[in-house]
Amino acid sequence: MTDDRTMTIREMCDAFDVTPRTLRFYEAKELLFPIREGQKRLFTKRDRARLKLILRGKRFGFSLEEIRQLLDLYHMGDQQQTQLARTYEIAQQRLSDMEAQRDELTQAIDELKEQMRWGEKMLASMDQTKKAAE
Amino acid sequence: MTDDRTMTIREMCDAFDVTPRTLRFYEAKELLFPIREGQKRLFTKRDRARLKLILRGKRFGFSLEEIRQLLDLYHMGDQQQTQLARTYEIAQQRLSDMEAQRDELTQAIDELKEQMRWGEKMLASMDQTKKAAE
DNA sequence: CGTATGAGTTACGTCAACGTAAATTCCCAT
DNA sequence: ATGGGAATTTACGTTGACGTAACTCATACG
Repeated sequence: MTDDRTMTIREMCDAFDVTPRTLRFYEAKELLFPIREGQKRLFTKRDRARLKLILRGKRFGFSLEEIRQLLDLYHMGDQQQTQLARTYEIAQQRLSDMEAQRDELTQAIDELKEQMRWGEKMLASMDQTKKAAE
Repeated sequence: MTDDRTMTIREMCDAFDVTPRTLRFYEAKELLFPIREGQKRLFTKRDRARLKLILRGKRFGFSLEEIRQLLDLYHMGDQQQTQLARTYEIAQQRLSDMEAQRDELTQAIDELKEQMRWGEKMLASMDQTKKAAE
C-alpha cells in the first residue's frame, strides 16, 4: 500500500499543472475514470498514473485518441484476449514510428546545430564591425 | 547552374505530394513566394528548398509559424542584423527543446519496448492455453 | 441564515491547418 | 466559336483540444 489516497480536482490541477476543464475533458474522452462521491470527482492513484502517461504522450505529439489506445495496452490486466493481439500490433507500429521520428529528430538537430554555427560566425563578424564603428 | 527551371503548382503537388490548397495556404502564410506569371504561380528552386524544410519541420511537430521562424534563419543571406540575434535565441531554445524531446522519446521507446515484452509473454501463455485446449 | 467559495453542467468560442464547394478566368484543341 | 481542363479567388466547413462564459448546486463559516 503505497499512497492510495484519492485527490480532488484542485489537487490534481496543482499537482499536474492542468486546468479542471482538461481533467473533465479527459474523463469525457474516457482517458480518466475518477470515482464519483456524490457530486464530486475523486481521482485515484490509477488516474494519476494515467494522467502522467497522457501528458508525456502529448509531449510526443500523440493525439488523445492514440494515447487512449496506448493506455489500454498499459492497463490491460487481463481479459480482452482477442483485442490484445490487435493492440499489440498498434503498439509495434507506434514504436517503429517513434523510432523513425527519433532518428529524423536527431538528424534535424545536427543540421540545426550546423546552421547555427553559421549564425555564430555572423554574430562574431557583426561584433567586429560594431567595435570598429566606435 | 543546377536545375533552376520553375514549376507549376501541379508539378509541385506531384513532386511533394501535397494539394494545391496547401501550397496556396503556405503562400498566404508567407512560407513560400512563388512568382506570379500573370495569373499563375511559378515555383522556383528556392520555393522547393523551403517546401522540403517545411514538410520536414511538420514531421517534427513544429507549427507553421515556428517553421516560418526557422526558415527565416535558414534563408537569411544578409541584412536584418538586429533580428538575427533574436532569431538565433529562438533557434537555440528550439534546439534544446528538441534535444529534450528526443531524450524523452528515447526513454518512452524503452519503456514501451519493456511493456511489449509483457504482451509477448501474455500471448505466449495464451498460446499454451489454446494448445492445451485442443 | 446569508454568503462566499469551489465544484459541476451546458454550451458556445477559438486556433491551427487545411478541405471543399462555388463561381470565375484562361488557354487550347476541335 | 466553343467546350473542356487547369488554375484562381472567395468563403464557409471541419477536427482536435481545450478556453470561457453563464448558471446551478452544495457546503463551510462567521
